[in-house]
Amino acid sequence: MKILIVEDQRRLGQFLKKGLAERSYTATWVQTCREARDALCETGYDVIILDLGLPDGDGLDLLQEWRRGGFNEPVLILSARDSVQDRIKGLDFGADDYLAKPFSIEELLARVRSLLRRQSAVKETVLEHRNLRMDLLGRIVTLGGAPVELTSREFALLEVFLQNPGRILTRTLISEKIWESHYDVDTNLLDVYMSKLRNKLDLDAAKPLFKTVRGVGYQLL
Amino acid sequence: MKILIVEDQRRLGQFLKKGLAERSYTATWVQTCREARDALCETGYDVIILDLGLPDGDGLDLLQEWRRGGFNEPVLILSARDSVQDRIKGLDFGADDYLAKPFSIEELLARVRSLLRRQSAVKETVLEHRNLRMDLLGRIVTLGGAPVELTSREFALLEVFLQNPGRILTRTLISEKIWESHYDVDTNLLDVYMSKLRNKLDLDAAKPLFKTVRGVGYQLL
DNA sequence: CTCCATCCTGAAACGAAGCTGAGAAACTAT
DNA sequence: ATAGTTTCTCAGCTTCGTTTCAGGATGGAG
Repeated sequence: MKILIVEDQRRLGQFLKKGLAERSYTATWVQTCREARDALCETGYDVIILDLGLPDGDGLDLLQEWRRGGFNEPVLILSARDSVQDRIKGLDFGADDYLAKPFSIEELLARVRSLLRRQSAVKETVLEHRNLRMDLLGRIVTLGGAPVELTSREFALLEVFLQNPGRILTRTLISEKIWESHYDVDTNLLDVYMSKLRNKLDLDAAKPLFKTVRGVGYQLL
Repeated sequence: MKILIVEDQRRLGQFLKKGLAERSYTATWVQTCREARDALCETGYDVIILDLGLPDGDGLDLLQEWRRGGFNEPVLILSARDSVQDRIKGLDFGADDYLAKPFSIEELLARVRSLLRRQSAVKETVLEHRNLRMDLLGRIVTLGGAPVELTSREFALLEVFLQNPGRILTRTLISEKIWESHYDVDTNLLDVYMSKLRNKLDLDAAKPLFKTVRGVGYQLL
């Protein structure tokens, strides 16, 4: 998850970068319009956090320039200007959200998550669902806070589900992700690993995590 | 542009409806969770404006229910609860924006425009008809926002109808789509599955979904 | 109105799909 | 090598969707 922070205030910029880094986002921090333009030449940013009061130009102009150029990634405006008119203007210029200073880092993170959720096929490093938490970098899974030991196959399988919560995933789709292309149809490996996962994770029978969809596949509830 | 307003306060509800209507949005205003569920049976809403403090339940629960059912349209939360924690919770429950009361109608409109802009960019493989919604990718069917469980055959059958809404489909045409070519004429499988589908989907006898065309086939109304 | 073809629907039989424990094979680290 | 772990195979057992069937309901032709 790459995030670009455009913010001229030194303290705030560093604070944001640190806060985002702690949640394992990759944050780049720039201080001027000029630097922002350069940074956007590098592709792959998933969210832009944009301050309006910049030393060498107005953030809104920058935003408009991007939108006209077909740049589509979500932009969250961060501004001390908090009049209703300012907010309206920001959103109508193509911003996806508007947060007034001062703000809490927690709220900023929540809004970033909300924006990212909209983006399709985004990859996060920490996947969470219900009381399950999976840290892809640390390779750690916890269930209700308690660590659960998973083998690599089990881990891969669970990851597929956490990347697509609620979706009904077909058996072939899952198998292809885990066993590459050379998946043998005559085997019941997937059944076996589903059984293992359920034994380790699906402790509360009343609210099962995994649902079998007969003839199709499975669904993470 | 259809907008659903879920707001229990009479004054505010009317105010919103009027304000949106003036900008030529088609706004429907309901006052309870119950009504909201019913309203969502009608498909085609582009944005939901959701108040949290409702007389018969919490808006957040409603939101969660919808999201779990695969309901994907943007939801803007409107709430008097304005602590940072409330905002974070709302966004993490699947809201797309959070606006605290009191607010200006102009800002609300700006945020609605922002949500609509984002929405139109993403098209999914979703079939919709009346209060029915079928997500072919996620293999999820919802009726008025509530998920409906269908077996493979039932799903396939419903898909045939949703691909041809309003058309009268002959029995052989339907059967051939679902049971491939080797379909036995002497069987009444199609009748059986029509019955099953009706049991699961056709709950409102006043406005039936499926019409039997005697001697010919069926029609999705 | 009557009759007959057509359609509806509940129940039961059947069979495929899925679950799981046990153990063989493969891999890893000491 | 050896012990320990993980991956994979297999067989039996269970579960649930599909299909068949039969009796009842319905509607249109005459």
